[in-house]
Amino acid sequence: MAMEKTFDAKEAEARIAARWEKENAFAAGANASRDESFCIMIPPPNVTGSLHMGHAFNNTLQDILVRWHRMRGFDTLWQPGQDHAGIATQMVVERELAREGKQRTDFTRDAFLAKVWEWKQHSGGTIINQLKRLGASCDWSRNAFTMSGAPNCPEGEEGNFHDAVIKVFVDMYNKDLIYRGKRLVNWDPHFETAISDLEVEQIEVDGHMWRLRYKLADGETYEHPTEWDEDGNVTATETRDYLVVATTRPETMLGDTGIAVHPDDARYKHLIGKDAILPLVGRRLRIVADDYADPEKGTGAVKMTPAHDFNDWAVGQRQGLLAINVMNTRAGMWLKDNPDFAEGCEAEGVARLIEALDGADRYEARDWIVQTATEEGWLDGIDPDRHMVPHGDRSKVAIEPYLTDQWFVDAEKVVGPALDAVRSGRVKIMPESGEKTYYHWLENIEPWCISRQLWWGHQIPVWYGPKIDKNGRYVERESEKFCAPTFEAARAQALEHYRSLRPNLKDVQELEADAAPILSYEDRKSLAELLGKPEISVPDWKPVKVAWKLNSGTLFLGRESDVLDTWFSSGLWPIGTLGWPEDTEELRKYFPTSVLVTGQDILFFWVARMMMMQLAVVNDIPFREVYLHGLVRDAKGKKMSKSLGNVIDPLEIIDEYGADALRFANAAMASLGGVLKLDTSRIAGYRNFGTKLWNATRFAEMNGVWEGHATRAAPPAAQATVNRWIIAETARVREKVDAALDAYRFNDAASALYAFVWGKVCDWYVEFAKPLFDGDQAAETRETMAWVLDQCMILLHPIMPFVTEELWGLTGRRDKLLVHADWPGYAAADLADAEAMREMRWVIALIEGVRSARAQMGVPVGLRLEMLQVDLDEAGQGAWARNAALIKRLARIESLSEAPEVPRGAVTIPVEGGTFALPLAGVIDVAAESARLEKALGKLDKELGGLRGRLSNAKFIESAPEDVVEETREAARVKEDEAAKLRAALDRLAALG
RNA sequence: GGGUGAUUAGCUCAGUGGUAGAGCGCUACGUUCACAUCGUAGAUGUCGGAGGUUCGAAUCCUCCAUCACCCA
Repeated sequence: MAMEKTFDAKEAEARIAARWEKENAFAAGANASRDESFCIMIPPPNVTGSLHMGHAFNNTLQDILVRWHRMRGFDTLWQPGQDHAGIATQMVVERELAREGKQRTDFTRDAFLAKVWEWKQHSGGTIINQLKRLGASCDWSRNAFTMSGAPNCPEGEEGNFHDAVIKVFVDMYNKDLIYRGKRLVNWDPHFETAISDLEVEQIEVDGHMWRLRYKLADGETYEHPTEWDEDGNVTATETRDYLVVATTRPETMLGDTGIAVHPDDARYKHLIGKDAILPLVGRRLRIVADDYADPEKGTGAVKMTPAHDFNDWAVGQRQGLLAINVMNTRAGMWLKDNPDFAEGCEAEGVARLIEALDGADRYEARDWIVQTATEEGWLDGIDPDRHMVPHGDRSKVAIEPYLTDQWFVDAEKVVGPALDAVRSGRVKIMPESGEKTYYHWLENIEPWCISRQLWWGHQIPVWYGPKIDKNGRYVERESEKFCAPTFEAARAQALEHYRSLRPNLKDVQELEADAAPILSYEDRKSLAELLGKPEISVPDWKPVKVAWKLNSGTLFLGRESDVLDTWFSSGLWPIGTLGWPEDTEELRKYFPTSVLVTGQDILFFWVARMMMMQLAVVNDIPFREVYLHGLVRDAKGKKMSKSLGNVIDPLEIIDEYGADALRFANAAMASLGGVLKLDTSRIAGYRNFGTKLWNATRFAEMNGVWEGHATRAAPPAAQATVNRWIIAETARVREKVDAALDAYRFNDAASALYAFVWGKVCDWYVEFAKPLFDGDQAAETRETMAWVLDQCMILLHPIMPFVTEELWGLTGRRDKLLVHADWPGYAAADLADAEAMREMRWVIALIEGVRSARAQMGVPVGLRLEMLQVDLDEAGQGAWARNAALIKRLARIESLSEAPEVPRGAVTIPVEGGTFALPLAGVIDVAAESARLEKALGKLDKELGGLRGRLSNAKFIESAPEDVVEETREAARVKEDEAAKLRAALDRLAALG
């Protein structure tokens, strides 16, 4: 059966992928022949996601490593899966509901979650199928999901990940590594949840800097500079009874609690500790000294709003300023029933603001405040200002730094082992610069906010009950927390706790999920009865929202409604996917995993957190090595983005060029720390490379190379120099590829293979073999070619799995699929053949010399020339004798005869150890030939100049290593020799003219 | 503002102390029996700038310039 002229990737890829799947080729442990294991955890893609170039790149590298290890007989597992992407998934489902005119809150939590699961089962597999198209050899039967096994999950989603997440939360809570507290978080007012730094994008917007005048309290004043001399000395001042502060967000002023100035700022030194008055409400703002205030910036006085700005929060913590939250969860103003806001303010001002702004959107409030400030004369001025504003990457609205109760991992407590693991070298991060970044971040770590106000996610396993103090008194605004993996366990804790206080508690039950109980006066009375304490009368009692309920002596505990950050669950990815907390065989075999391949952008969000969590939970590192890579960009180095319209869709690339071409391009880009610029012309080039291998194999087939061939590990015992040479070259490239992959230098592996397959096998070996197929050495040449092409397929398979698997199936007798073929172990030293190498180098140089001379002399390509052997040493004569057939064919030489000297009108071809000549009388152009020789000589002389310079330098001889000196001498000798021949040839030409 | 990295052929990039490479592009020629997704031959670089270390620097050090990314 004759092969087609090119590989039809479109047709073949699906067929080959189906074959791999049918044979379970990617199953954990498939093709294992040794004890060592190799395991990669896929960085779980978002379940709502689709394959983009970053995924394609990242997964190509993983697949190369995985296929390489599997072929080498490692017990290999590439664990696939997806994360549940809390906010993104909820958004997708809410969007679908919106099309039917419904919203999330029209459903109960459970009913909504059922809808999410329905969506996940129906549409959540997109990216998995796309990864399969890329050729990713994951063990798909083990596909994991960070929400698997969650309560009420549908059939087919029963995994254990939920158990693992809950167990870790409970363990960490019990070890005091997790707490609930009030801190500033990134708040998305659209989704009304905290979000992570990673979900925040900074967008530069045109805005304003509004300057506001805050009056100094108690008649204080200061001298404000108004004129300066040439040296910058103040020459005139004016007396001011107010400070000017600047802000890009005037609406937050209602939460101001202080003003910061630099401790060394002479203008304000005497004001430190004094107060200013907040306009509108008259709140006193303490003037504090803090380095944060930059005397050079603006007036050097900065208003402090600790509840609405991260920097101000930090200053507030240092200086003991109050944090007053003045916004609701939708970023509207929250003024009514806000005791913190009203505290210390004039009642009149508060009433006016409630009337004007309570519930108003932040931007309306901004306009009102600016307008009012203008009218009342405390607006000092407006400057245009372009600045960065954080935006939610999903919601696209401006993020609020927002003060709420959230759950935090006390990162400082778990950071130590994660730092040590890298410092001690137990975990290696590549490129090394990643380690610096890792240290820097971990050494300055902040508490990690792990709670999200969403429904889709792992609901925090904490139940709230009333807080009773030591004296048996009910504590307002606080709760008792019971953390346990199940309600039953939490109930037992609660029963024990409350019964120790009051034995007459009837029972503890769980409050229904969607209840929002209000603690009424009656409830309070029954609580008092339960506690056996006399009720204290509270005349202005207002109902309070609580998380629990009392009903006829039964206490109903409400469960925390927040869910855990998706990164909290994916932080457990390594152990969670291997079956932890059960002690599974997989866990013992594959953990710690071998290497994590991921983008450097999630070094903090994921890599560092996996380190911290695995070490905190199972006291072991999650992986031994981390390979970090950058963002895939377009050909110009621009970030790919929909708005720029420069997004390259990997699936379109696969359709057009085939998965192998995309994969090879990815490998070729993957230099350690390199920038990843993807250019389609390069992908096309690698598609051509696949075609090249295809056609070499096709050529072999046309010449009967595959007849009777079966896979063999060892090369044939060849006699012909050509065959011995290519075998030695093959061994060399095998070593290069292994060394490159071992060092994660994918680009080196790719370019070594490219240079070998195209530059050695196709350009030379196939050409050399042509004349041999008819001669005495035909049999060994066929055997050698079959072996060499097999090696090409094997060595290329990790990078280009489809075309190589197809070729493998089309040729010879195969016991196994190529995906399970044995990776060669021969070393360059075993198959080294210095003699063959030297001889073929000579042959190639001669052929190139003749070709070059012919081309430059304008000899017609088809014309076969006579060649003269003017002088030739013994090695050269042997080389000619052994390779005459192929030299004549490739250099288009009709015959060779000896001549005592280069005749008139002949072109000189110098080679190592001799000189050849092409008599071109009548054809030769003397001027052209001497130009050609001059040029060659010029180049040689330049090189010789450097070599001679070094050799005549005594210090070089003295200080340089011996082999370098020897190499230089040898190079000089060879070049001197060649230069001499060129000069002789030039002299003859001169004599001619 | 702080941190990290980059600057090498027209373009995209390799190159960790021995005198510069690849792919693409470009030019000329070519229907040679694997391949025009090809072949053969060819042109193209004071390796961002300035100093320093060294027998020797694209490579190590210092400063400067420009750019990118990360964190504020």
